[in-house]
Amino acid sequence: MRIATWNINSVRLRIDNLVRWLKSAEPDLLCLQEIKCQNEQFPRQAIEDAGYNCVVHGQKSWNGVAILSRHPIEDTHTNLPGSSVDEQSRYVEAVISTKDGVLRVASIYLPNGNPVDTAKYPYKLEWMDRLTAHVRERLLLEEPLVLAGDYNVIPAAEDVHNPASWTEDALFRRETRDKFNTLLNLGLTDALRATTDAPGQYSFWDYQAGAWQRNLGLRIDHLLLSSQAADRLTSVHIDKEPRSWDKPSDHTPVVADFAIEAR
DNA sequence: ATGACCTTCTAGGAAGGA
Repeated sequence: MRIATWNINSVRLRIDNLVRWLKSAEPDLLCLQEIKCQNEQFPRQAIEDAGYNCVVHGQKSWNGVAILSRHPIEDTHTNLPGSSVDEQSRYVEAVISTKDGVLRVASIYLPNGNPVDTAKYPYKLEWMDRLTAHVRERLLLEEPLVLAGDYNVIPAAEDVHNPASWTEDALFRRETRDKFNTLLNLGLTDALRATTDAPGQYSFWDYQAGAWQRNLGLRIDHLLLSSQAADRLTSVHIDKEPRSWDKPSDHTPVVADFAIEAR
């Protein structure tokens, strides 16, 4: 079972890149973020023609998440529980059947939070609290659970080219990393860090200032695993190739393989 | 180098991103 996450930065603009990558990488499941369209605008036909079912949770103009699956999607769930309904589409969950029971996958687009002196930062922190509360409940199910997405969190200094200049940024602030660690401490495994401690494993490079050419990147796209998923993890890699294509997203896919067979 | 991008919505820039 191959599960990937990719912030596509407009699925309509990049549908050709997306189909090209699906055909070459052959993921069983792909979690997309920043689809930047409403459900009815989603390029469903091109994706179904490539052999994928989809669950889409979009909105006008911004944000939006989706999950593509080669296998039947049994159940879906959108939004996080919380005090108020979230107007921003940032969370969708899907369940598929495997030979050993269900597999649950979420596509997550965690708020950026910048600038930190605006309401955007407390919104990010509150959203992280709601995610943690929801995941705490999901873990009681004792299922293989893969929480894949753009977390907008740089977990550690080795995940950014120049950490000193990021200490006050919403992606790397102490408070942000503390909340990310609280989530991890529920018992989740950061898939990439389960396989390597190498620095510079970036998943995002800004469009500006030749960041890609100079390899000035960030690691902010993560797959966090329940113990039942982590036990079956066989390999993880960041596929940098789509970042080199024409008209790329500023993010590139992170891919994890599991010893789990679809039914 | 006080430089440098990209997308949506909509018709010119504003807003959002990271």
